[in-house]
Amino acid sequence: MLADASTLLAAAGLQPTRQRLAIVAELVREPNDVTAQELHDRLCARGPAPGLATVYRTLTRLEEAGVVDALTHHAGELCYRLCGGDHHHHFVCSSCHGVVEVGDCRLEPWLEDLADAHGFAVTGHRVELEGVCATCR
Amino acid sequence: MLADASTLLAAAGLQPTRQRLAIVAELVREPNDVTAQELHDRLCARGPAPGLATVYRTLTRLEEAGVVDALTHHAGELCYRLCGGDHHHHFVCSSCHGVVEVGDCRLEPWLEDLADAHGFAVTGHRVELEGVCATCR
DNA sequence: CTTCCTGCAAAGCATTTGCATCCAT
DNA sequence: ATGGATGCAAATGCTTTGCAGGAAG
Repeated sequence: MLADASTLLAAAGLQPTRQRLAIVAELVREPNDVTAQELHDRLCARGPAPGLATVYRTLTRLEEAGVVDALTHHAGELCYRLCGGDHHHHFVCSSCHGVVEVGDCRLEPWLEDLADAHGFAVTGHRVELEGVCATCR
Repeated sequence: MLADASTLLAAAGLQPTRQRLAIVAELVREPNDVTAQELHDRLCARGPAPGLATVYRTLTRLEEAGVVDALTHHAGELCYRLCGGDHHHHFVCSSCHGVVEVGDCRLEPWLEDLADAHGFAVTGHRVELEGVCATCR
């Protein structure tokens, strides 16, 4: 179940301005990750849009609040996506660049073994899978 | 056992110029990952150094050849480090920023299940573990 | 009113590239 | 000699910031 834009802004402690509502609404509607620039482009395509700087500022605030995730698939740019809170990883298709979420993460047992073997405390992990998706094969 | 600079350059199919030798020698001497700029700074501190552009060009070539790994812990910059050729992943300490290589990757069975379930062909994967290392705890 | 937000343009960084020169083979 | 390598500076691309005008509580 997806939260609506104003709820998400409230959760982040941000004023629900017209621009921010548009930005978050676009995020809600976007299944894949987007860069700030892509998000801005989509907003422009819909009509009068917030400025690019506002998009950046808003995404930064949302990330600080834990409402969105910032991912670094490609060096040199950040990808954002609403973060549902549930643990998952991403499969990126090298042909169409689509992103598929993959739940069912089976790393935990491995991580526990690692912690034991190397003596470090693992607090998080990120997995990126690369390949070709069903429609592109 | 660490290979020496000229061996590594030969492995990457690059001419062993004075500049490249200096760059790789610095990498050999560096246990943690470094950005191109940090590497350049260290070279400068040692005396006459290759230009920054050369450092970038060399690291890019070395990465293509699989001699170094490029990591994206921080957004907006790449970190490089010499890497053994065997399959492994990285654990990054959030306190000292040290990097530990972790072999013993147990993702394969999971990946096969995923391929079956979603119909995509997984050609590669990358795992980054975050946490606190043994000495920093 | 007072504080926070926005837009625009300029500034900042990390990285890449163009081009003339230089070195290794 | 000849193709690849280097240096420098300019260009690029993403992101951040300064500042003056505007909207929200």
